[in-house]
Amino acid sequence: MSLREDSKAKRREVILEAAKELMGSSQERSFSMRNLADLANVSIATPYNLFGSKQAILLAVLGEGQVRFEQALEALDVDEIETLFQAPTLVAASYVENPDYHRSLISAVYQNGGPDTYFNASISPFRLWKRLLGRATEAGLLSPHVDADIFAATFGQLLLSHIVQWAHGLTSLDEMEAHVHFGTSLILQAIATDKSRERLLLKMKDAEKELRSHWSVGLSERLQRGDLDRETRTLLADKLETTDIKEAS
Amino acid sequence: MSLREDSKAKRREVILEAAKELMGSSQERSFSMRNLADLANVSIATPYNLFGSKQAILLAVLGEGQVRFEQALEALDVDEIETLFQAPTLVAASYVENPDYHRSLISAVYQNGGPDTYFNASISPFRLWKRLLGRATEAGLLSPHVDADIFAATFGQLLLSHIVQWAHGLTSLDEMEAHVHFGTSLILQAIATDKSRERLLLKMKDAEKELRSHWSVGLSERLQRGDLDRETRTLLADKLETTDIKEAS
DNA sequence: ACATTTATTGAAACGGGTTATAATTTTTTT
DNA sequence: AAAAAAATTATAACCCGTTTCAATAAATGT
Repeated sequence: MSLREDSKAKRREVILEAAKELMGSSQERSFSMRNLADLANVSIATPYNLFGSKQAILLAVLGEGQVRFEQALEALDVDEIETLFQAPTLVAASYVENPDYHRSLISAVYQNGGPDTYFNASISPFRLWKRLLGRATEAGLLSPHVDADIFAATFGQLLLSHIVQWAHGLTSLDEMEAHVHFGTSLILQAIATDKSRERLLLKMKDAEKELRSHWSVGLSERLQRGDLDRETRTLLADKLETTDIKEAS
Repeated sequence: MSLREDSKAKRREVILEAAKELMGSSQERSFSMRNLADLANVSIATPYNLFGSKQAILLAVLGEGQVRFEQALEALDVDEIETLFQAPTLVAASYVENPDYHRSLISAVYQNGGPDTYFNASISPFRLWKRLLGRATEAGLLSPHVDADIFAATFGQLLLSHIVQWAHGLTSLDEMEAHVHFGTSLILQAIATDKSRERLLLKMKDAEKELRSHWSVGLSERLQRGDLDRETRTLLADKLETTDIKEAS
């Protein structure tokens, strides 16, 4: 490796480190390109030379996490179906340590990201899902009568969309996990075999119970926060009415 | 209604009209707050006084479309299951007339939107899904052994996430529709009755066929656009390899 | 060593969302 | 009709991501 590329790689790393630090301490200094350049002791132009854009930097940070996530998921000592259900659990577990960091990371990626940002973030895990689903099929836990690519894409989309929803502040990590579990058990039931059908039904019931316990709580919290307009409050009240809990009769 | 509130409402409408016009002709003038103020013949400060932010304006425009969508969906003369499948079809049909307009609308809402933006956009249709799913259950087409609220939320999330994906430029409207159909048929199969099981399986197969026809096409288009980095191209090549079409042996 | 290519720097600028402020207009109150 | 309250205006400013550009530094080739 030439000296030139070497120093470039070093600079890249310095910038990524600064980016992570800047996202971690989310309060004091905002994660702006100027702050990033300051913290990394480089000119504002350098990050653009080395990465091209802010989203590219965020995507690089996100990518590191994805690699760790995939390794952790593959290292699990559980059966093929359980591995699929562990995906959101692992995500939640890794986010819970430093929620602000991950929230601002994902949020920024999906706020500043163009088409390719979204694309990059969804294509990378795709191969993982396909592999895991393939193994579950080989193990006789899933029926092969469905297109593997398309099913894997559906699964990935399910997980991703709920992660984004969490990052946007709509759900807690527990809810995110339960939502993905619920959705996963639903779609897997469509291709379940006799060996797995009952388990999946149980998984669904568990997720349902968990979600039900969060349901009215999350809504009334929002109602009380008061930063919503009148129209939204009306909608929310309606939504609450449909739940088991009736606070005022 | 006082004269003051009346003129405020009038101004609000003028601004919304200008916003729609500005989004329609997406080329010449960009949809900036300054352009919007110019076109509406108001000061730059006025939209902020009346709406608070750009996202609020976009959300208001989006809301009008949602109302029209819900009315159109309710007016359909098809059975309860088919109504659910018509949802993405109606969305696609209404977007196809003016894709740029809707794309920039949705894209902007979900790029500039904070928590409440996302929240507002997803809670409004919720009641509709719950109602439609309830009717399908009453008609004996779906089994009632699942929590209605949670299932409705899952369905809404499915549709929304694929619409956002389209708005971000990842899928065509046809693909969006097929993706939602595929996902819908999957999750409905989990609560299907004897009256609906076969239909849903057919729906799934149709969607699968449609998606399969788009699969490699969309990917190779992206490969040839060339605005992707090397890493992404490698991922894409891998993804292509798994499909039926092998261009170079 | 010298010349050439390449990367980094600093600074200014662009368009964008948003906010603040003071002046002005409009509506309501009396 | 005059006084008080409220909304709109014009304007400047702030921070943001990004680009541009000449100047400078560093690494490479010969």
